[in-house]
Amino acid sequence: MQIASEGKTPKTKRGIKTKAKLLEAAEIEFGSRGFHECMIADITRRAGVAMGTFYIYYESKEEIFRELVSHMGRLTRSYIAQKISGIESRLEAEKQGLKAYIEFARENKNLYRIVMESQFVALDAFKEYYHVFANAYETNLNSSVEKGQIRAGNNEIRAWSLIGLSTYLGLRFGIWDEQMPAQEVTDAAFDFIENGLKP
Amino acid sequence: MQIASEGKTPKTKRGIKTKAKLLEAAEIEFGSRGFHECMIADITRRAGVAMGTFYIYYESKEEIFRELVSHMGRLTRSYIAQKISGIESRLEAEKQGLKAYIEFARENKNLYRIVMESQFVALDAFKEYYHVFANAYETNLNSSVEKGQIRAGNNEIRAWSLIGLSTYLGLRFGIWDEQMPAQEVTDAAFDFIENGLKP
DNA sequence: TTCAAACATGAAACTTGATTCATGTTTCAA
DNA sequence: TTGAAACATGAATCAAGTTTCATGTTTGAA
Repeated sequence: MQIASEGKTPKTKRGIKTKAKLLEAAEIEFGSRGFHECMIADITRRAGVAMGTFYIYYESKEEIFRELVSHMGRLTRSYIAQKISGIESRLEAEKQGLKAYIEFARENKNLYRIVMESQFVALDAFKEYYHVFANAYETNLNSSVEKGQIRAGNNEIRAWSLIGLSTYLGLRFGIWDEQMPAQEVTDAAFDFIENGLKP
Repeated sequence: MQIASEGKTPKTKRGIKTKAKLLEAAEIEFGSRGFHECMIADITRRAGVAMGTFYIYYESKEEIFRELVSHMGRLTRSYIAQKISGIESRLEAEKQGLKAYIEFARENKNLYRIVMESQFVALDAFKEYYHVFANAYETNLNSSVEKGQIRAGNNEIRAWSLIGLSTYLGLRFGIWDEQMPAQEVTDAAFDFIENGLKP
């Protein structure tokens, strides 16, 4: 049985609403100022509840942070899945997936930062996040090889390479500087991913 | 004029030695337990000096952390430069550089973690670190294109792609799990970097 | 309608650590 | 050799910030 979410599950409508307000407030506060710079009081203030209320739903500051990381994983996967659904060619799916990832980073800077910071706040959540991605990638690459859509190769290495590449392009061209259109970044990156550097 | 290092510069032999002991202790403490989990008392205890001594050489906990980030940049660059010096072919240099990077990550887990964490402790130091790398990469790629050693393309995107790829392979196969030999990681990654995914 | 379980409050208790400072000790150029 | 600048000490200070708790209020199933 999979646990749907961390923290105590509310029993009433009011409780559900309050927990949701806390999660949303935490996303904004952690996302904009970081885990250590933000205090519980900031979260409860933004959520419009008292400090004690926080501890009805979460055991600690770290617990709500972890929930946000899983949340980010689910959101990212469903956003990308929706963008590439129905695409037959794996290379084309990869390309649209990368574009979606960069767009997603731009539109969700808060959550993006939370995932990155989880490496230092909740390492297991961070590893979980990336391993889920890597496994999915690897599976897709394997089946594409079988279909003859891409060359055979070490797909685990390829998966982690693509993850690193996407993450840093997202950081550099999605978060730090949005001058270059997502399409241009994607096209250039894809030329590299498809053909490599060789003349 | 370039400032050689942060913090107050010691005037005597004893001072120089003490500052060095502090920096080394900080590398171990920050590197193994993280910026926020480690306290000044841990650093001074390991260095074998009193707490007050720390503030003779550094204005704050953050300042010594920043010095460690620059330090890591210099070390990494010189390690890689030494490993690829004399290699004529850019593709081969790139390959040896990647291998050196993964080896370096394995041998310097502390410093590797410090650089990663700087994204959340000293963002400007983090950006500086990666921009220096990216610029060097881009310059190398440009000159290789001119020599006809690699295809023309957007070398800024390629540079950041290669950085992301190296970083995540270093994390996954250098830090988290060392089962796979660096040579094997490098070979597989290089097949991808040279030829891409296309059949 | 009722009332036990849920939910909400926020001031105060507690921890945790960075930084300071008043007081010595050591170095080294002159 | 000497004394002013450097260096070293560590207990005390001080500022955060998380978590608790004693005391109400609200909800919703029976």
